[in-house]
Amino acid sequence: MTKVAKRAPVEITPVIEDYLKTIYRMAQEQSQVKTTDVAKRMGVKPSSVTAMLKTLAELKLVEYKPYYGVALTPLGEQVALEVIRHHRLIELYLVEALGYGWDEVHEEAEILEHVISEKLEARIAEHLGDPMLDPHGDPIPALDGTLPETTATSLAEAPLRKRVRIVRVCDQHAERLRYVAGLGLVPGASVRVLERAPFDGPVTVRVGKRTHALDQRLARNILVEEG
Amino acid sequence: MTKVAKRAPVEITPVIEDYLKTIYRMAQEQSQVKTTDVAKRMGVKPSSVTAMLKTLAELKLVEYKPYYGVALTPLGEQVALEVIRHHRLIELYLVEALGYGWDEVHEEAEILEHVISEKLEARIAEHLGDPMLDPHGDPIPALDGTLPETTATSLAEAPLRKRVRIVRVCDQHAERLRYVAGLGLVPGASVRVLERAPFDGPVTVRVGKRTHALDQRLARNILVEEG
DNA sequence: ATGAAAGTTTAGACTGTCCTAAACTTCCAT
DNA sequence: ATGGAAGTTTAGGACAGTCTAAACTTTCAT
Repeated sequence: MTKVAKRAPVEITPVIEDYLKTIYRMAQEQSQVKTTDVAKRMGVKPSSVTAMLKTLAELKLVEYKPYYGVALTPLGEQVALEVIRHHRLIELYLVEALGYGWDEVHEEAEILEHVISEKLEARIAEHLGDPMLDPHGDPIPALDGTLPETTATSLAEAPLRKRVRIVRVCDQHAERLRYVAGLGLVPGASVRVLERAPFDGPVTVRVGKRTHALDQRLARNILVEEG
Repeated sequence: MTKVAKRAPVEITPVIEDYLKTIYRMAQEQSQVKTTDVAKRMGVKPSSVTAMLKTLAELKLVEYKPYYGVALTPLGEQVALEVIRHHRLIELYLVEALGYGWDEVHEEAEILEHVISEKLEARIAEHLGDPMLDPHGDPIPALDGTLPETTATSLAEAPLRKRVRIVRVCDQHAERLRYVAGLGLVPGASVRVLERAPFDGPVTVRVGKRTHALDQRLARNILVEEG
């Protein structure tokens, strides 16, 4: 009787999904994704990240070079985008169907994204009419993993004095979201950048009849388009 | 500076919730809940159950007497009822808001019940108008842990030839649910028991213009009331 | 009332994810 | 070019939840 090599069933756990999501997002912001960066974002120790990166590499979800950094494989990217699709669909659903505020949805989506079935995902997408954007203006990956194009610049770069339209607010922090919403800075709002202080100083914007000074780091996360 | 005794954070995990739910349901059907019974229902080995019962006892969620059996404490029962409330609210929500069939909701609810926040639970209940019954007619525990009274008997005991109304179908098996729905045996339907074969034999029921013979074990799970 | 069968618990091991502490590698300023 | 700081990996351990195998307890039929 030949001994059959027992194939490890190797599941993609919620934790793995979170790592992939984090790596995906960081890869968009920086060229190299390092162990410590991931550790900071995930709220775990670097040694835990190293261990997980080895696991992910074995699963062919990432390319991992010790001491250099990590990058998603196409497979890893696909998984990351599926999770992000879940997350953003859920956020939008909670707002549209259950009366959540845009500042309340992130935590809930962070958990649900890992556990909804394909069927529930499909029903939610259908109920929402296959939307392209979540409540923050973040694009929702399509089923095939493609992301809608975005040609937006941020308030930190937008041309001065020109009327622009907010298309996206990249932030997950509930209080900060409530703050910027309080200033009228929500997707769809029309604004003008009046002034930008030097040395990465505050950005002054006009919203309706009010003027507000925004920290540069915040301004960088508010994306606008012409119009 | 006084040293504060580090309180074990002892979380109630999804697995713990499943054990409590199982023990709760079994305690309703039998006087004693034994290790092996729990093991069968949960699909784990008896030794795993023993280990978990010890944990649950330490958490004051159950009263556990080795070799005798286990029973929920009031605290354990409260937790079980909260999970059951989640489960049934979710089942109803999926049917009402997202077009699920009553045979499709169980698996999804089985997972979601452990992860929805109090806030989401409240929004769902509100959206449904604080319902008393899920799609199978199972009562939904109230927020305070009280269960609506049920004075139903089953088709296995209902008086012969008398018109009765189905109020509840206690089954989680998707295919069986589709089968009984196909026979017209859904909550609200009006039926008559025509005959009951001896020795726990089949129960013959009249539904509309059709007559069906039901296995006694199935009949026991279809609850009816006068009318 | 006793011994085998059935049921239960204990002992010890494994997996996934995390940790701390120690060792190692890279980077950069001198 | 070199030595310390910063970053990273390795080693070893913890905990939750599972398993198998062995030991123990209860039950029941004779």
